[in-house]
Parts: sequence; structure tokens; C-alpha cells
Amino acid sequence: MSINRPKGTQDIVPGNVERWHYLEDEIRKICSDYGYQEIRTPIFEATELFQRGVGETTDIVNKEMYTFEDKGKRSITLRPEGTASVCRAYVENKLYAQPQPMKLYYLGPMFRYENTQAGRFRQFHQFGVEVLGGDAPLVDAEVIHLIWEFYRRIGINNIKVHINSVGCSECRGEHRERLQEFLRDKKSDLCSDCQVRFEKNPMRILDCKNTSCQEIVANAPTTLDTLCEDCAQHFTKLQQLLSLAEIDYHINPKMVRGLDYYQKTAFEVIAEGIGAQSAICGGGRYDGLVEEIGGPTTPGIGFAMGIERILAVLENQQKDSEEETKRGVVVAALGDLAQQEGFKLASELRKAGISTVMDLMGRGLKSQMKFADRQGARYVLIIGEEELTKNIIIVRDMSLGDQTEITRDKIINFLSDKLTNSELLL
RNA sequence: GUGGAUGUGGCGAAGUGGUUAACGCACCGGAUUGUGGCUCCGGCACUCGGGGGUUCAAGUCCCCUCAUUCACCCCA
Repeated sequence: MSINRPKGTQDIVPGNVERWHYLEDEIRKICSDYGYQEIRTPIFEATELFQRGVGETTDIVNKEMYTFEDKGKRSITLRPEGTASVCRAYVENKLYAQPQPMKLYYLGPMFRYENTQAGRFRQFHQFGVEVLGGDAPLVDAEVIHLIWEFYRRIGINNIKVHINSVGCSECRGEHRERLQEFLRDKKSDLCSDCQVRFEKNPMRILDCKNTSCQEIVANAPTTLDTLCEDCAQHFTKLQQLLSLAEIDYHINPKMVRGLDYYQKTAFEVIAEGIGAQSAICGGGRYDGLVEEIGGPTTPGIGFAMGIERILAVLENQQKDSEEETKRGVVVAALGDLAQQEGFKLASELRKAGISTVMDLMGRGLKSQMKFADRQGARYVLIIGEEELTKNIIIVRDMSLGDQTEITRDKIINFLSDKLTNSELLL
């Protein structure tokens, strides 16, 4: 019996990893463009951090955490999301003492113990942004604009940006009462989950996927109906700014996200064609969170997007692949002596910045040519006994199909002149 | 956690109880001397996911198990 990778994990192998590199590069670039700095926090944290930070009533904490006890009897959890850790690090490193707001981003693996399906893994990767120490709608707008611009840059177009305001601790209370009032006589018709939610977190009944619950809740008071003066202004201002930035957003009063810490602004980006798990980005404002985990009162807002889901979207909308261009050099050597010379030549070429590969299997010339072709090499440098004695090298142009002889001492210059920068990279 | 689907070589995929398990792609080798992409030839399943059972006979039927996958809940 061979050993397989754990359920819900994946190996990212050559031929695929390049897409990750591309996204990672774009992520770093856009964060730099918007003035966000990277923060790296541990992959595992004290379990309590997530219990307090993410919220005891959430699915993440209730059933999706990878929790274990370490040898010191500490309860440890593989991070299921990034926000709690970033806030913890913000407090622990006293980043609040630096100029505010603190604009941070992270990129890395997250872990959630749940059944897998299209777009859902046990180890998956998120790119996320957190802004701590700024409570203005302008901050919300900048964060959403970063998302919008990011998708534009990587060529994702069929997306919908949903926004909502779930209110703050003050207006949330009023909403809760009005909603419970509205639902009281209909309670028995709700699904079993929602009957529990009725007491614990009635707001979440609003976005229950159960169709009968949706009907019941169709005319229920939303959080937008009960926003306090402050929250209402914040939301209005945000909409103005988004319009100004020409972001095509949709207000969805029923969108209530599953994490306890959201206040005021909540948003989600939905893509098409990647299966049932269509949210490629989710986030919101969490003004009480830093305080909750023991820090100073600090407003915050952030989002996380799933790398795997972005890749799925890109793959889904990908047009016919672009024809690959010939790049780099392959050294084909025949026999022991020539192989030594080839090895030396390859070292020199690489030192000169020319991407070079040589056969390591001692194959015949025909095989080496085939190998060079597969590698997509632009030139093959052929060295055999004859060339060795004559002190020359055969340079074969793989796209033109012709070849010339170049003396050994001129070969580096010859290739440097011939190859453009893009052709040097394999 | 719950439900459906599927498990045959590296990948895709025939096979619907009976001799040595098709085929395609990939990979490796060859087609007279040291030359690629086309063509031709050859090589590549000692566990047909694993275990048990039915049968003279099972990849093909039954049971169990594991895995993968899609979906629900929820989310990235």
C-alpha cells in the first residue's frame, strides 16, 4: 500500500506551480502598489485565539478546526483563517504604536477540517489584507478597490461584488429584537438550524439557504432597516466612494457573513463557473475584534481570497493556450570527453546568464535532440569527438532547423548576441 | 457530520462470468554510421483500489472496507 496525501490536500507540481508563482507575483505587486506590507504569522496558534477571535457560534470554530494537544498539554489549532492571527500579532508586536492605519497583507495556507468538494479543501491558500487603526469609509473603499483592481489585473471579469452593512453592536441589538419579533409566530416553520439561530444569532436566518426559510424571511427587517445614524452614514459614504471608483457593486441586504466579528461593512465577491463554492473573496469590518483579543480599542477591516478558487476561475475562462516560444539552450554532448566539455560549457553559459540544460542520462544524440525539442530549447549546442578535436561547436537553431559551426572561444558571445532576454529563460 | 457518483497501466478509456485484459495519449528504445518536431516498428497492467464471499470459472455477481469526486451545511 502506497501512502497518499491526506484528504483535501494537494501537491502543486511543475507545470502547475507556475500559475501559483504568477498569482503570488501579482499579489505582491498590487500590495506594494497600494502600500500594504506583508506580515507572516505562525501556521498554528493557541486554540483560544480562534475561539475568541472568530467566534464560538461559527461553523469554523464549532466543527472545522484542526485542533490537537501538544506535548506541553497546550491546545493548538492550525489556523483556519488569517484575521485573528494578524490582530494578535498587531497587539503582541505593538504595531498600534506605529503610524496608523497599519496596512497589512498575508499569503499562505489555511486549514479547515470539512468534507471536500469542488473549491473546498482542508489545506487551502488565502491572500488577505487587513487594515488596522482606521475607521473611515475611505478605508473600506480602498480595500474593496484593491480587490476590484486585482481581479482586473489578472483578467477575471465575470464577478459580482456584493456589499452590505450588518450594523454595529448598538444597532445590532435593535435589529435582533425586531427580527425576533417578526419571526416569533413563524418560528416553528423555520428549519432546525434556524430555530437554533433564532436565539443564538437570528441575523443569520436572513441568509439561510433553505428555500422555505428564504420565503419566511423575504419581508423580514434587514440590518439595513435598523442601522444607527453612524452606521447608516458610513454605508452611504462607502457607496459614494465605490461609485466614484466605478466599481460595479450590488447591495445585498440579506448577506450576513458567517464570522461573528463583522460590523458595519460586509462584502463578498462571487464568480461563475467554478461549482457550488463560488465565493472567491469575502471580508468586512471588525471594529471590536482587536479589543476582544486583549488589545486596545482598534477599528479594522479586511478580506481574504482563496487562491485555489481564483485559479479555478482563471482556468475556467482560459482561452486557447498561447503557443510557446523557443527559449534557452540545450547542450548535447556525445561520449565521455565531450560530456566533460559540455559540462564546462554549460557552466560558462549559465555564468553568462544564459539558461542552459544538458542531458544527464548519457543518451544518444537523437534522444538528446528529442529532449531539447521537448524542453522547448531555442538552440542546441552539439559537441562530439570531431568537434572536440576541431575546437568547434555545432549550433543548431531549433525553430529554423539549420545549424552552423562556431569556434569554441566565440560561442558565448555568439549566443549572447543571438538570444533575447526572454529566450534565455527556460 | 449527511447524501449521490466513481474506482482497470503515468493519463484518458474499452471490457455487461469463460483462452495470454482492447485502443488512444504520454514515456522509453529503434527505423544502417552523430541530429528534434511528421511517419513507421517495438517496449511498457508479477495488486483490474483493498479484503472476503458466490461459482467449475469474476475486472465482470454479492458483502465489507478504503479512496476519489460532486452536492448539502458553511465558506475561501
